Amino acid sequence: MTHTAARSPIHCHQCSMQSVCVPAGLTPDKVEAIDLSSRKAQVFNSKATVFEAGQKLSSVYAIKSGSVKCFTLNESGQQQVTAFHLVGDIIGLEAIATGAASTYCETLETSMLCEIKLGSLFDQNIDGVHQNLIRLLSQRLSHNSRQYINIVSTSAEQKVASFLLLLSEHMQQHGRSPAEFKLPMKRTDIANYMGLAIETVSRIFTLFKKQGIITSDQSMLTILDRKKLHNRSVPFTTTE
Amino acid sequence: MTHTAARSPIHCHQCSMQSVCVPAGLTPDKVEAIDLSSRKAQVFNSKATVFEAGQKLSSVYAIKSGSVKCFTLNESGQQQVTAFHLVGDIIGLEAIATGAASTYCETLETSMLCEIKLGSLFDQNIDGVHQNLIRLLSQRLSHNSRQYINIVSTSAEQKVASFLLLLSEHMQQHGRSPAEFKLPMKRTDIANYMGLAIETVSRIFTLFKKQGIITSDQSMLTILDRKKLHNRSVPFTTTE
DNA sequence: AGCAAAAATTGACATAGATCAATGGTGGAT
DNA sequence: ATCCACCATTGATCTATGTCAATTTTTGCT
Repeated sequence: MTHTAARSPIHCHQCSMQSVCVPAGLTPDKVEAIDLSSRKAQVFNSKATVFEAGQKLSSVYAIKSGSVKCFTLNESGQQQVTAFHLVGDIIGLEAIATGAASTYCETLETSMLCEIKLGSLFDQNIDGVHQNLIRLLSQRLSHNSRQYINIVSTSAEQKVASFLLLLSEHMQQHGRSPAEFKLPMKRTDIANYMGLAIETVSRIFTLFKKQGIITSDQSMLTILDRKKLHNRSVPFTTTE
Repeated sequence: MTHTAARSPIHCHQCSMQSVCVPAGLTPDKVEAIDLSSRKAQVFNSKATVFEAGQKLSSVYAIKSGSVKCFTLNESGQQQVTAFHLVGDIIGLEAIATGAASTYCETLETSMLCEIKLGSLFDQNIDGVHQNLIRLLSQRLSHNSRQYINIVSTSAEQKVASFLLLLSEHMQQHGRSPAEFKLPMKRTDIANYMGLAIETVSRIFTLFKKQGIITSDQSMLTILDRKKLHNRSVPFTTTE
């Protein structure tokens, strides 16, 4: 039996990202106890499709590394980005209700995702998986609501500032540096996600650089002046 | 013992809105079996506060009649509307994770809400309550994502058209007329929710009236030409 | 490393929608 | 029924951001 990076089942207790699953109640040994095939780590190349809108889906995916974007397509094939998900996020939650994905989901870079099949987890409430899943979903609702506030009724500058701060917080919450991280998504995607023109996003990045708030080397972003960035963000979403 | 309209416990099997709770897995007799005090119907006057941001909350509320708006406040006391909820919706779902409400929630008109205490329902998975709650939450995520698309990256006209269509669909799904219903929220709230100026919203209503797409008598809205309205809405969110 | 394609930046201009201001309606309280 | 405060409408400007176009930078491939 040969193991490729993309295929070999990685045991949960060996997984460096246990913290991804544990909040979901997907405690490694319990998952293992139910069904050895219920979770599978997989490497996806950049721009790989994780799932498509309308596709039957009875799994969720934990992002162990990398990032994805979710989007819908209209008749003329234009994308509308609905979400970005980074390390530590669990994707596919919107599909639980219907059993079918409501968006396309594509990796933004080489990423490792762990597929978690819901079947047996859904039927029996092993070790509080249900409660944890409920909490996870509820958390996501809060998070989305906050994102919503970032988007609506604010200037382009506030949108971009809030977006960067939210990414930064996410990084911190997942043990990464909040001041320096990779922006895996293109300007186009950011612009699309926030309902702005790409040129506007670009100009705001330039502005923030001129003001000494951020710098960027390729896709690495450095937040130089968190306070200033915060001053330029949306007032409702303040955590700090 | 005296019973006031606002206080008298209404038994679930007498409730005309069973359909509100049943999708949440909150099957009347099962709820009853666990804890007689776990659900309580209450009448709220217009503009009454259901809960406040930050408030400890371990219940959800089913809207049996009426409507509410959820909003956050910034330092200077300005509102940002994050959601409207109508008959048949369940509110307070975002609070499950943290046990505290993340928004203010206020009735838009006289409304009857049924408080459902989660305590015992959360601990034991009676008759699939957990699974149903998970489905409900997942559904809400999908719905929000669709709302998001309505707001982002579209013209004011598309936003308003989509907003009206979504309300209309909701009414249909809850056995009301999709062509004629009450708009319980003020123009200001609609504008705030969608990130538009109130004047813009007003102008678009006027435009739609001139084009024979809608009429309105006070707060009653009539959709005269659904097809036209749909043509003016956001292409991504098409259900019809 | 070098080249081609994709992405980002920058500038000039156009416009949708915000803002300001005045007027007209509606509904709740007395 | 009347009044007053709130809400909606309409018109006249102004401005933030979109659009178009040209250039530079980055990225990925051979």
